[in-house]
Amino acid sequence: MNRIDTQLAPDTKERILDAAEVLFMEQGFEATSLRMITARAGVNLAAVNYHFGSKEDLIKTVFSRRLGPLNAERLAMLDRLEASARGRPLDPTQILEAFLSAGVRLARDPARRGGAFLRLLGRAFAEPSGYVREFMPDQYEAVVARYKAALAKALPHVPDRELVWRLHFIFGAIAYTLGGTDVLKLACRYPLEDEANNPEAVVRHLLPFLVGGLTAPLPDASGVRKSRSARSKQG
Amino acid sequence: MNRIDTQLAPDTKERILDAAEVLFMEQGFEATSLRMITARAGVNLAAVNYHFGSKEDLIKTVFSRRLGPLNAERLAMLDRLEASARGRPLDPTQILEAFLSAGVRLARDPARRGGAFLRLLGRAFAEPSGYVREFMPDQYEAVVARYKAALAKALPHVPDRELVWRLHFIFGAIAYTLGGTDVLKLACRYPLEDEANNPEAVVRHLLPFLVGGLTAPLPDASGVRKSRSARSKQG
DNA sequence: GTCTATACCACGATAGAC
DNA sequence: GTCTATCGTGGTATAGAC
Repeated sequence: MNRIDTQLAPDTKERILDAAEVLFMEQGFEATSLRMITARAGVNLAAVNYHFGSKEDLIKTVFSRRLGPLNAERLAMLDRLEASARGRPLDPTQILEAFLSAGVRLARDPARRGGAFLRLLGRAFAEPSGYVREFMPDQYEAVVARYKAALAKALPHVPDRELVWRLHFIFGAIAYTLGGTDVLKLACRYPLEDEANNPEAVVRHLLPFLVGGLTAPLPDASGVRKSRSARSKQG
Repeated sequence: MNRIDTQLAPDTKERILDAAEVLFMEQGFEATSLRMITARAGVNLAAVNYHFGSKEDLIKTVFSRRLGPLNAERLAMLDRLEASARGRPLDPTQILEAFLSAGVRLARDPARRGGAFLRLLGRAFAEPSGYVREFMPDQYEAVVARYKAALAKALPHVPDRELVWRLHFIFGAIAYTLGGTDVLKLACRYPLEDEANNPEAVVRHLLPFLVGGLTAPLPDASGVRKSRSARSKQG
């Protein structure tokens, strides 16, 4: 009856989503059982299957609930930039910063537990076979198309194929870094903790790197030319 | 008795490792059950626990069996380069090419099913909590230290902290790309299949990007300077 | 429509016989 | 070293209460 009631006690579906999100972030997908989720949400085990059909579909819903607004914000950021540019090409730094800044805002929003979600997102890209491959394209297609077009206009000398490659590399670096997988903390033991937990600091370091890669000299068109570095191999 | 016997029919331990590797590559860790592995290997279910202790330890062993030689080759490549340079700094392109080429050789070796293994490796980095975090540092520490030192010498103007950041980004891009996670095939639908399955082609595109990022202008030292792109935020 | 109780089969792990 | 039997827990399916 009372509207406030629905705010204080969200319905079963959303309580499951909230509980699942937190647990997925803390422990990963596989380590989180439906029994943990339903216990935390205070609902019956079978409620997951009733509302979402399966654990996989629950995972998908957890993602799309955050990815929708995040990517919408990314599109809005680009709209704003392009409107103020009035048809002139944008700067690559501007474009990438627009893309990253939406993630930064999410990461800094404690109410949305955004930092943990970005970490989840980073993981999801590396998921072997299954959930992710099915719905990630739908979530990202529009964003990638718009940003790719903006970058193509900003970098007219970069062929389309090469731009796709570099977008690929950029996605990898972003997913690993903003995603907080902390490859270096894994692979070696160099401490960047203080800065690495500060999203703005991450972007400050990441942005010049990405732009440097994006605007790098183009590779040779055919085969690897043994010009300088590969000389010694041939004897 | 006969030595040939042991070659034709490897012992239980190795048959499990071979079967596990293939199945992990095809389906991921969690989707692969011990019962599938032991069935394929033609051994009893309990043999896995007897020889490896647990599924996690089996996964670790599958990795270290390949990572050991791979990283040893990376170190040997760097040794060779530095020997022929006789104390002079190397070129960043040379250094990164040495690192990547070992992976390329592995990927091209059908007998070792290297391509699939690199895909496994890429996934492993994104694994949330568990197996990987424990043994990856040991596997990579020496390699990262040596390559980092070589790059520091090659790029004396890049501060140590910034170099660590850029190594971080480079690892991300490599893991995603050489690992074949195919972010772009996931995130949008741009076809690079023909080239993406050719390791040399991947490196040809990847190398200029990484060097471009590595040698990019340094970020501002303190805070994000609102120089150009972030101007509109502050009004 | 929404929720609950409960049963089902596959999983990883282990103990103990051989 | 290898096997069988068994345990606790996982995701899932369904019958039936509200």
